[in-house]
Amino acid sequence: MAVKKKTEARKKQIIHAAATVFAEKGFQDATISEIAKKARISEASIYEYFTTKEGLLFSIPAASAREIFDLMEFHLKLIRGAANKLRSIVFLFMHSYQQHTEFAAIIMLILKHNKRFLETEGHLIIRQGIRHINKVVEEGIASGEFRKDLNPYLVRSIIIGTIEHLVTNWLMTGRPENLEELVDPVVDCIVEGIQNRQDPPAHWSMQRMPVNVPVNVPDQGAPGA
Amino acid sequence: MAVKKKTEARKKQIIHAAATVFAEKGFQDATISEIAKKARISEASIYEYFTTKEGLLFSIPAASAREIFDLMEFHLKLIRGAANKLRSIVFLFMHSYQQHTEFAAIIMLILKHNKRFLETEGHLIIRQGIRHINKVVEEGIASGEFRKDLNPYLVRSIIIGTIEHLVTNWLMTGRPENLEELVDPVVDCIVEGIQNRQDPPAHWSMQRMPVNVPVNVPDQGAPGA
Amino acid sequence: MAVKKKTEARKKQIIHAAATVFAEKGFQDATISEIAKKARISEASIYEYFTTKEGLLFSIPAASAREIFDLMEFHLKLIRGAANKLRSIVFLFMHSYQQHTEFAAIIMLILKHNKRFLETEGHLIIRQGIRHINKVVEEGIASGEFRKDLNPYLVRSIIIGTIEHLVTNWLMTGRPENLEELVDPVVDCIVEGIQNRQDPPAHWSMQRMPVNVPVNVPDQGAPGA
Amino acid sequence: MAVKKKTEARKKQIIHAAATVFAEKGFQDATISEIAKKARISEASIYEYFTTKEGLLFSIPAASAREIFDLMEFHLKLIRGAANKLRSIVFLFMHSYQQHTEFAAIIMLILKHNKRFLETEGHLIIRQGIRHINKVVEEGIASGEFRKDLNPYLVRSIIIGTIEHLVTNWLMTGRPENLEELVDPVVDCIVEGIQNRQDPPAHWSMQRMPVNVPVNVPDQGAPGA
DNA sequence: AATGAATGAGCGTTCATTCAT
DNA sequence: CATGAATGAACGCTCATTCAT
Repeated sequence: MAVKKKTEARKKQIIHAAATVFAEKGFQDATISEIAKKARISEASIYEYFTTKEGLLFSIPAASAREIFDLMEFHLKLIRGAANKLRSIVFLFMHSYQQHTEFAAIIMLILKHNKRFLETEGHLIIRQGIRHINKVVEEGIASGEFRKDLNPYLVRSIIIGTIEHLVTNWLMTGRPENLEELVDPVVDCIVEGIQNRQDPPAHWSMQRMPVNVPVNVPDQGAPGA
Repeated sequence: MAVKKKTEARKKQIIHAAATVFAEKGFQDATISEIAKKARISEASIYEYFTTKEGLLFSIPAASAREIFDLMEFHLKLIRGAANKLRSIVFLFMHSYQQHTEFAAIIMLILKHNKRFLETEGHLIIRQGIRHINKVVEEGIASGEFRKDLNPYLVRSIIIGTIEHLVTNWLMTGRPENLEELVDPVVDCIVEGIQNRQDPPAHWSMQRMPVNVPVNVPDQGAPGA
Repeated sequence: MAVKKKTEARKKQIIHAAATVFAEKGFQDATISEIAKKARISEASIYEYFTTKEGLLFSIPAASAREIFDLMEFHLKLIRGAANKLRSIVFLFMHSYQQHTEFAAIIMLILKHNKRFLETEGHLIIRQGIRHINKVVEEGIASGEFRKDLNPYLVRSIIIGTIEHLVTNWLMTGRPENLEELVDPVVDCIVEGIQNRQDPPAHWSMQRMPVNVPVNVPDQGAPGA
Repeated sequence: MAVKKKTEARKKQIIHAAATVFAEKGFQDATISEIAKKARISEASIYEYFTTKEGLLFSIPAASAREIFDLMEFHLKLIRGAANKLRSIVFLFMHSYQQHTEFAAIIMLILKHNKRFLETEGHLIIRQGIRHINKVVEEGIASGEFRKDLNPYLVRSIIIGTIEHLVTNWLMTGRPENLEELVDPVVDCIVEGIQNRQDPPAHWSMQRMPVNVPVNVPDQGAPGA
């Protein structure tokens, strides 16, 4: 037990250092040497605990993700109403990413685009966490709170896509300073839509997009030339 | 002139080869050697036209982006109604990304996370293109088609975030096969919202999220234990 | 005593594992880690019994070599005639190498080319064993069975060289399957020579090689051009 | 042409340096760094001409081997009589190995035990060169100069084995100083055999070795205990 | 304009060996 | 006696980039 604890402590120590370095430099520009230095350990020792540099990277999100989603699960039990639950979920995402900046940077700027990460335990945890959104949407549809004709997968995509976009922008530009202030307007917008229900002008009736019909382009080269 | 044309042709030839290789391998795993081979040119010659590997990467999206946004601008003139314009924009994004897979992969999987790209001409073009969405939203608000209290920046974030998420997923997993079939449900959802207006149960009235109030966590370890 | 026995047992256990691994992988590609695993012991424990990886390697052949040469000595006492003894020696070498493949591989493919091995106890034992050949040759010369003008050292070199060559080939290519079937033809050849005594054509009288006379080469590049 | 010449010159320069270092240190202890330094070239440049360290090693013997065997072929045309030709072959081997010490060391101490070398052009050349011995033996058998019942493969093994043994010993111990002085006694011995034809004592008639009959060992553990 | 040739700079990974416990 | 844990010390190999021609 004591031995296992020590090993776990060492792993955490390395993961912490690695998270800092990866978040700051990205995967390629981070070096094992720098991670080792930051963890006050030898480079060789890192390889006692992780098989490769990429393996180390993949080990980083698991702990944070589990923590965040456990928290999410806990809160969802206390809340009534699908819309309220959605708001809570969006809040917790934004809140957590803001709190765990390194975690956010590693997920948004490094791991999200790595196909090998898809087959990782860390990704599994995240997938399971995201499934909460589907459940809540389905719950809202069942209860009549949400429209019957919704596709939960698409709603989830809108929510996750929006969150990821805002968090990525925040990581890249530093704006807005406080992510949490986006929660309410974003959730309002998604829940209520952007359409003005008071006064829908009839002649602007919605048109559907034709699928598989080629887009007519006036003259490809002209406008930019 | 003739000289300049030849230079431009050479550049296009290199950019085309680079786009293919970068899209397939990513930035780090792509090599100048492979790009040179694909462009049937020497490695050294690439440096006659581009200063660095990253400079070459940054040069790739400009042309495609300009083409896409020119097309978008052209179409928007023909359409009446902000919602219809939004639908058209989403359609054109999805359609274009699907048509220009390499462009999509380079934007979504490589450039989106590169801070230095932010100060690039390619990024400027993209930014300008995305501004169409803002304009349309503002137009919709002004005309009364959209709610008065909308934040155009957030609406844009929802739309762009959703598109990027769906396109990225498509690039990473190959699903869904046809991105265009997502356009209508996504736009419907964003325009009309997910809330069921027929029968809103009163006791589930929407709650707002408190900002800057720490989330109370009962016991960090408890839920998962 | 009991302690010493246990120590000896441990040593044998390690040597056995090491022999297997060294024979299979060669010296460089064998790792202490793999030897330790095969010996069901920790890596550190190996260093309780052997000072270095090379020291462990050098400890391997002693036991087998002693066994083989004891057997050889025993058999030689029972045989009369130098030629018969030589045949017996060659047989025992081939037989033993075939039986102890690992020993053969370690001697032929690893140790034979290691200068430091020359000053080792294992090499001493082998040298002593090989001396049997010298003795038998000298005995044959003294008894008149062999030609008076033989250089025992050279005869020994021919015999050992031939054996080593055949065994090495066998280890490298797997052919011939059975080394022992080479014994008779090889010994016959060495004892009786390759010359046909029935009908030696006079005009092909043997010429001796000039020593220290440069070889005249017509034109280095010519023959192959 | 001029370009190809330069490339070939560079290759030779690297091969020369590599030969020196490999011969002195062995394969594993030789470093690309040291070879590069000795060739007055950068480490990276070595990889412009050779794909791997082992590839470089394998490239070393080809040139020397071709040179030696071309010379051998040339000389063999001038000599009459199989025995004389054999003597010439043995002489040329010993002479060449003595002249090209590095070549000898690389062949005898490094390459001879590398299975991957078997599939190399260098090994092909050596195999072809060694085939001369077979031809000469077959020629001798056909002409009646050698015994009809000889197995050319075994005779070749005796000759090559003896040469390799003597050269290896010479490389390892430095003795004898002059390899060429071994040529005559060795060839005499192999051609004429070691048996004394004047006075063969009848009661020491040659015995054949039983094949596949287990060797009776008095008591395995006793002698060495 | 085009490129063959050359290289500087760097990094992940391995493993024999040590030593405190 | 046994070993878990830690690491020092290397090294092969890659590749973007430069420059003389």
